[in-house]
Amino acid sequence: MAIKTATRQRQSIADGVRDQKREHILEVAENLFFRQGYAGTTISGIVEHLGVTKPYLYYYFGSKSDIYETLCWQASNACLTAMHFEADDARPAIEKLREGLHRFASANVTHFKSGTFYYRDSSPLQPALLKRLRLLSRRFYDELSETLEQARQDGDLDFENTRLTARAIGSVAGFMYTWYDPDGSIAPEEMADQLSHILLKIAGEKSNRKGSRKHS
Amino acid sequence: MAIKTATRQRQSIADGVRDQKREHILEVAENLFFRQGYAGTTISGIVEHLGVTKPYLYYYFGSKSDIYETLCWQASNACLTAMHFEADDARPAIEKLREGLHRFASANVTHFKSGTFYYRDSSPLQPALLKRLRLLSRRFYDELSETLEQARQDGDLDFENTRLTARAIGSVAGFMYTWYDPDGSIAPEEMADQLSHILLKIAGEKSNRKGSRKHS
DNA sequence: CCTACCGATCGGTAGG
DNA sequence: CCTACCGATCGGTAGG
Repeated sequence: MAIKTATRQRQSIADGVRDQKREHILEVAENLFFRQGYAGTTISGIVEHLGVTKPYLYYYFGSKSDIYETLCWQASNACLTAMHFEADDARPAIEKLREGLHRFASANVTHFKSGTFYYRDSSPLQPALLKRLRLLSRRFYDELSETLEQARQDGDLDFENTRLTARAIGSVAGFMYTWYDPDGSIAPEEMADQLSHILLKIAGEKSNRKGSRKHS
Repeated sequence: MAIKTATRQRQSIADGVRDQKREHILEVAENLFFRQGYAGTTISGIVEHLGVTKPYLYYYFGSKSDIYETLCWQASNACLTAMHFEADDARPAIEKLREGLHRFASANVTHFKSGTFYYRDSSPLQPALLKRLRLLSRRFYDELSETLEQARQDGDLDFENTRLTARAIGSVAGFMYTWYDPDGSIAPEEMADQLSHILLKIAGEKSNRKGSRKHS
């Protein structure tokens, strides 16, 4: 039992180091993929920025597309599960919408680089992953549309076309990468707050005068 | 004089044919760039789809990036000049906003493939063109922001953060390429109408009950 | 026999 | 406007 524990600890430490190395590679690759696109980014360029060699990289990842797919899946999964709620969640739709859209906004701010890979360039993704991503995306818009319609029936929202409204909400978050500067004056949390506020507005939120702190 | 006219006519016809060939190349290249990205699209792939050889293509265009830049500039220019009005245009801001946003929506639907190149992958664009595009984009958001604020002062709009509202409007149009299918059930004109309607909603348009034909 | 690498070079393909 | 190519560079892997 003591031996087993010691062995497990050694493995955990080794795995932890391995995970750290992987994380570092992913971090550098993410920046390059975001700035130069998939095909515009070379393995040589990635390892150059890391200060390591190519075999080092290939020890941690099977291929260039493996890195891209890992980043893409992590980010897309975080963003597109934001509108998911337990079946026994009995809160009013408008409350779930507020929480869900804030989670969605936060996830898009946090993963605002890799979160763009799926729609900016999906050609490196293998068919199986693409299928999972399409399912994930469809579910997100289905859950968002359903919550929107429930809240409208409750009289808390005002909009016409549900699918278009859902797409418009997804668009504002998805397009943020073209204008948001994470190193700029607006902190991530503040950005997520402002973003979720405008997403609720697209949904036609009524009587939003509870925390209406005016900005000049 | 007669010779000059005849010569000019011959030149015009030759130029017309040349333009047709160029247009055909641009059309095929646009589809491939849109689907596969810049670096993911090969010159061999383009000429294969065209049924011609590489030297044929290089007779009409100087380089791969030349084709990409031509498409990118045409589309971005069409979309980002939509909010421009003559200095002596004395109409109310809300009227200009309606017309401008409808032009913007239409341009984005028409150029919904090449219109994405600037923000999906700008790395192939040479610095001079990138500078012109950035200027074009800045002017668009400046003009949009100014019109938004004027209309708000007139009491026709309701929104808080001007720059964020302008960015949200641009986002919904710019992200349309991820969900709009031009060969689908929604015709381009109908799409432009629906799109401009939701853009006005983001601006917080009041008393929009003039042409309120309800859709079930 | 493992890990974490290195210098050198593989087969193919890019833009031109 | 085609056939036949080039200098270089790509992603990935060999032996040690």
